[in-house]
Formats: sequence, structure tokens, C-alpha cells
Amino acid sequence: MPRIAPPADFYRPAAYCAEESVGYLMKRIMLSIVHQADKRLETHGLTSAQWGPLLRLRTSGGSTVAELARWLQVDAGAMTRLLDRLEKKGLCKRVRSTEDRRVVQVEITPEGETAVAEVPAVLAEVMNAHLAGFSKTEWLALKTYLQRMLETGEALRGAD
Amino acid sequence: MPRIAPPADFYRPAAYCAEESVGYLMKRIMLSIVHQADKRLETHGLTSAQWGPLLRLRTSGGSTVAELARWLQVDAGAMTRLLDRLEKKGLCKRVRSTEDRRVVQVEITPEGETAVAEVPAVLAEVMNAHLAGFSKTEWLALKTYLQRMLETGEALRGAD
DNA sequence: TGACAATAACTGCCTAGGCAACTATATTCC
DNA sequence: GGAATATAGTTGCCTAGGCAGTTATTGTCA
Repeated sequence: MPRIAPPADFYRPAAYCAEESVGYLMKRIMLSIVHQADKRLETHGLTSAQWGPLLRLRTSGGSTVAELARWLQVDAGAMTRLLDRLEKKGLCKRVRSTEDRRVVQVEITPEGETAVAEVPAVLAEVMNAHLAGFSKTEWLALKTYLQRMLETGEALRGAD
Repeated sequence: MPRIAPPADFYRPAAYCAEESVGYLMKRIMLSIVHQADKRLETHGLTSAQWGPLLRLRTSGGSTVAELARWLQVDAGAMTRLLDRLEKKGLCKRVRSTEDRRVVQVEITPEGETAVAEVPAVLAEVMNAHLAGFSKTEWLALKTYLQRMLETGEALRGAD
């Protein structure tokens, strides 16, 4: 018996229809979520890509470029430039480490704390709005399905 | 009785945890799906953003820049540049319309047809792989949940 | 110790999308 | 008919991510 389930056969090449695809649906939903969140966060001077690092910096009390990139599963070069933009806005600052002179310690500034303060409320609000009409049971079922899909996907990534 | 359901209250600002968020899960899943699809399509010289227009051009037998942008819910300027890249690779071509001299008719080339031929099979394969272990009932339930979330999100967009 | 590999950060070049401004054409309405 | 408006396409400027290459530093091992 295989430990890993075989692929499903819900989708066929000939009859591939976007509206039936969970990938297409998730893409559209993500667009909607990001759009709503961005709209509410632009008054705080943040984009949907920028609150991630700040939130991490706040809870962990400082981090490094590589650690943030790994945490957010993003390219290290992209993270460098993202931090450039955050630093230019005064929301974080970089300090060269003394122990390991390769690494740069990143810290959140008081302005960053202020900017990121409303983020969890906005995220909760946007998610709750998109789940209007869901019972708790349905929400839990959806979450379980998504967690399973993610695990399956990560396993695929591992078995390149 | 409200026709539109009130927002859910599954998420609270204080206890907002990424792993519990369906938004976070969907983002990770989409990354996995796009990564897998890109890997399989790069041998055909296509990126995940480029097969959309080509697929549309193939089934509809030609279109316009604005129509493609609306269809794929993307900025018209972005579509112009995307078509620039496709045209440079010889996968589509632009013809100024004679009836309405504002519009540009976009057509797929034989090279484009060749490049896009394998796309539906790749999409089906990637989606099926991510749904390994799902029963048909579970897949249908997931699709229904996502369709409901999308409808709710679009309604929000309408009521800016 | 000295060569080698590994890691951290950064940079250049690419694709990609959003927004605003612009030009050219078409439509509408007075 | 002519002014106002709308639409199609393009472009410039911004954020954003991926990939490859570079430099500086650290760790490893013969």
C-alpha cells in the first residue's frame, strides 16, 4: 500500500474548464482578499507584501534578512529590496551583527509598530467578511481540505 | 432578513494565527500550484501568466487587448506588455482593426498553438496531483465552499 | 594552516501587475 | 455639426518576486 495517495482524476485535459478548477477559484479569491486588505491598509502606508516582515519583526523582536525570507518563503534578493523600501519609510532599521559579520539584524521601529498595529484586526475583518454565511463546521471542513492540499503540494515539492 | 449574510467571527485580531487562516493556506497552495505548473511549462517556453491569453485566443479564435484584460481580470497596461513579450516570441500577432481603428485584434500563431497545446494536460495533472487523497464528494464540497467565498468576495467588491 | 564549501547579503536582469497620464478614435447628446 | 464623454491602446513609474552572479565572512576538514 502506498503511503502517498495517487493523484486524483477530477480534471481531464480535454474538458478543462476554469470555473470548475479549484486553482482558478482560489486565485480569484486571493485577488479579492488582497485587494480588500490593501485598500484598508494603504491608509497606514502598508502594502500586502510589507506587513508580513513587520508582523514577524514585532512578535520575534528582531530578525535577519535570511530568516525573514525563509519565514515568508520569498527570495532573499526580494527581501533585501522589500526591506530597502520599509527602511526608507522608517518602519524598520538594519544593524550589522557583531558576532557574525555576514548577517544584518533587522529591527522594527516605533513608526513600524504603529503602522503594523492595526494589521491583525484588518486581516481578521477581511477573512471574516469573505466567510460570511459559513457555519463553524463548514469553516473547519474548508480549513481541513486546504491543509490537506497544502501537505500534498509540499510533498510534491519535496519529490522534485 | 438580510439577503447578504453578516461577516463571520472565526478570526479575532488578538489571536490571529497564520496557520489557522484560510487566506494563508490558499496563498501557500497557490504558490505550490504555480510553481509546479511553471516547472512543467518552461520547456514549452511559457510562464504561468502567459498561457491564459493564449488559451483564450485559441478557443475564441482571436480577441482584443481590452477583452483579454477583462477576461483575465488584469490591468490593460499589463496586458499590453504581456502581449509584447508573447509577440516577441512569435506566439501571437497584433492586427489593427479596420472597423474600429482604436482596437487591436490579437491572434494566435501556429507557434502559439503548438506552445499552448500541452497546457490543459499540465493544468489537469497539477490540480489532480494536489487533490490526491480527495474523494469526489470532498472535492465537490471544497469547490462549493470556494465558489461561495468567491461570490461573497465579489459582492464586497461591488459594495466598495 | 590553508584550501574548500557553506552561508548572508546584495545586485543586475528578467517577468509581472497596479495606477495615472496620454493619444487616437468612437459615441452621445445638445 | 460640434462639444463633452467614453473607450482602446500605450507608456512611464511604482512595487514585487525569481534567478544568477558577486563579495564578505564563517565553518570544515585534510
